[in-house]
Amino acid sequence: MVTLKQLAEQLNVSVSTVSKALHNSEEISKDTILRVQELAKHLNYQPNKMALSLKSNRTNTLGVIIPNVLNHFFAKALYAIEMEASKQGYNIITCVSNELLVKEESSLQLLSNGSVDGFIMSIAEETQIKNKTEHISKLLDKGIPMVLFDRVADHLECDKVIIDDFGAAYEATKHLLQEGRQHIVLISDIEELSVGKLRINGYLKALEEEVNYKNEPIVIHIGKEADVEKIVDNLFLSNKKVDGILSIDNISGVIALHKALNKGYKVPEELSIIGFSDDNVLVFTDPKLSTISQHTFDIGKTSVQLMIDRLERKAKTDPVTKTIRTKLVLRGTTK
Amino acid sequence: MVTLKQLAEQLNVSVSTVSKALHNSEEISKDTILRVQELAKHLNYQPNKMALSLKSNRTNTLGVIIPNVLNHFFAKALYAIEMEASKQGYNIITCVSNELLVKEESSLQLLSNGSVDGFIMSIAEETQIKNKTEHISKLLDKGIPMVLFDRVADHLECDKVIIDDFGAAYEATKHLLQEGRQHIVLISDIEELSVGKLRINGYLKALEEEVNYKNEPIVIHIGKEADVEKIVDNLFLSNKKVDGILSIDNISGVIALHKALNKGYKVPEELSIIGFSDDNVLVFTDPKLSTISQHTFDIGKTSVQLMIDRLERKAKTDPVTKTIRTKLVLRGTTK
DNA sequence: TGCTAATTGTTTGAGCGTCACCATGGCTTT
DNA sequence: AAAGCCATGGTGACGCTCAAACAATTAGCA
Repeated sequence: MVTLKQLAEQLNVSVSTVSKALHNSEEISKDTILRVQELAKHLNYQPNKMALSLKSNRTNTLGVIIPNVLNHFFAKALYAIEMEASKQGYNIITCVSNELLVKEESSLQLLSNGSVDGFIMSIAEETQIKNKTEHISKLLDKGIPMVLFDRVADHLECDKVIIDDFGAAYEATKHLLQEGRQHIVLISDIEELSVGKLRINGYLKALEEEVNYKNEPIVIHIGKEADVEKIVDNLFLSNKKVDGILSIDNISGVIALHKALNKGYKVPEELSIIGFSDDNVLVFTDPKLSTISQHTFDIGKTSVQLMIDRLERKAKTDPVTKTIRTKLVLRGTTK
Repeated sequence: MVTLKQLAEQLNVSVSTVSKALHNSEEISKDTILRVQELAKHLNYQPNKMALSLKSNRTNTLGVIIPNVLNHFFAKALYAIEMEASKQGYNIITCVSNELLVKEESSLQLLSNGSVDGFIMSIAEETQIKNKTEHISKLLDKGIPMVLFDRVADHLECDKVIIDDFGAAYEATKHLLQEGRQHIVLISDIEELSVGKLRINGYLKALEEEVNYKNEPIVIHIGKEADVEKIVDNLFLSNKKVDGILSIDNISGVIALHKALNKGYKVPEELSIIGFSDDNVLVFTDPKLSTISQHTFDIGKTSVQLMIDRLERKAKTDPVTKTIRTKLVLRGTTK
């Protein structure tokens, strides 16, 4: 790596002259500026990032901690975050908590030594279940900026980007009710998560409000280790009348659709299905799955924006919570 | 952030004493060591990463550049890379080239200012098509370590992690031939990539070798903008006799399976399908897709290992190319 | 013409946080 | 008193920036 010192030696001027020349300082003669810049370009000089960061106490790097890259939602969020950050001149250091509290703690710990200017994260499942957030509040106390997205913790005082999980599930359930469905089942493998709980409540609320709905709500929990396909199979066996399915996670809607078709259900005539899946699963289903679109891209982008706003504003401001609009996209699996 | 200086002031000793005490230096009395370490722990002292990096000229950070996180193969590779790197005490800075040459160039450029110790990357599609690799060889010339995985460029002198694309496609085609298939079609949306070309050659070679195979090879190219489903539909319309499909990309195998079932083909009795898909698509198909498993996790892990080997070995050694074994996993779509 | 004052262009030096290296000063040992 | 050992302190360097100091020229004025 070429340094200012080396440039200075070659040009027989001092280091600070070179530094100023590269910044087009008024103090330096045009002639010198030219000579310096020429040599710098010729040797492909790049200011050393570490020295800059040490001096300025800014890294222009964001720590991004997501629970699981293999989950398409988080992959897409990561993509959006990277895009937006890079557009704004920031790099991202990515950590995957793997849904584990310890990994989340260690990632935060390791990066909070000046490696990053702030964190964008979505909370790990274990963290949410155990409801341990001291590792996060400790950083907030230290004044390290943080944006939580999707999976948040209400009591933490920091910026947040969420969707209206309750409202989205409520709206989807309402739609199924409007279709005249009388046996609407909710399937979930995320009931332990903040977002899962909200979505379930939205579903329950919608059913509750519908005076003509005669049956009890049915919520099917899919454990982590469980055989999803078997559970879905059982659903159709034990509950032949099911005529509406709301899947609140990424993939169970697709599985339910496949199984239903396999069992001979006519979709959407006899059975409607709505998923929270992202568009990416669409190529895998026929008819196309109706979904609640989460605008994942916006979630990522907004998270970065909130973070950079906070970093580049000098004055401290109160935490902001942004709610990204969802959209019920009706395709082939609803009437 | 707490600094050595602050500790020193509080303890009324010099900065260097604190530094030594924290490193358990022999020179420092046990008593002092104890006092220093206690306060350090109490104040949660962490050595400033930037200062350390500036001094040591090492960042313990790897730059990872992948073409597309939404592609499950790369998401999984990223996951593996992050896991292994983190286990070895390295962080990763992630950039997504979005298959674009300019983005790839700028990411490399931006991070080669001392931000990372080396790069792990897979080459963007545009880069492979245009066959421009000066931006990469420039870094290699500077001595910046680089590991290429999956999509590589033969003439670049650096470590590489690949699979035997030719052999894998060859083996899969051989299997279809052994089943007695006579109309084996290859579907691909990656014919422009190094790996795509190799896989196509493997397929061609296998057919060529089979004296009893009467028909011409058929390679179906799916353009980027094209409607995959329509193309697959057309395949079945224009070529009703097709009895074997080898999909060499991530998803076309799944689509072909769905379409075939839809058209009434009996799978695997009348038609066998083998994909390069990852396990993740399995939940989306019934019968389960037979696949060539790429051991993506190993690919990522090996890449990190090669990188760290190189970084932590003082002596320069010749570039290494590791070939990760693939495995033909026969499931429900083959006899 | 001779002096100070202003202008210009450049260098010096400090400091960001850390650590390797060398120096110092007090104390014991012979 | 010389030699040796301890525990600690000081310095400089990594690469960069920036305020302040400095030198050299030019302008201003009696």
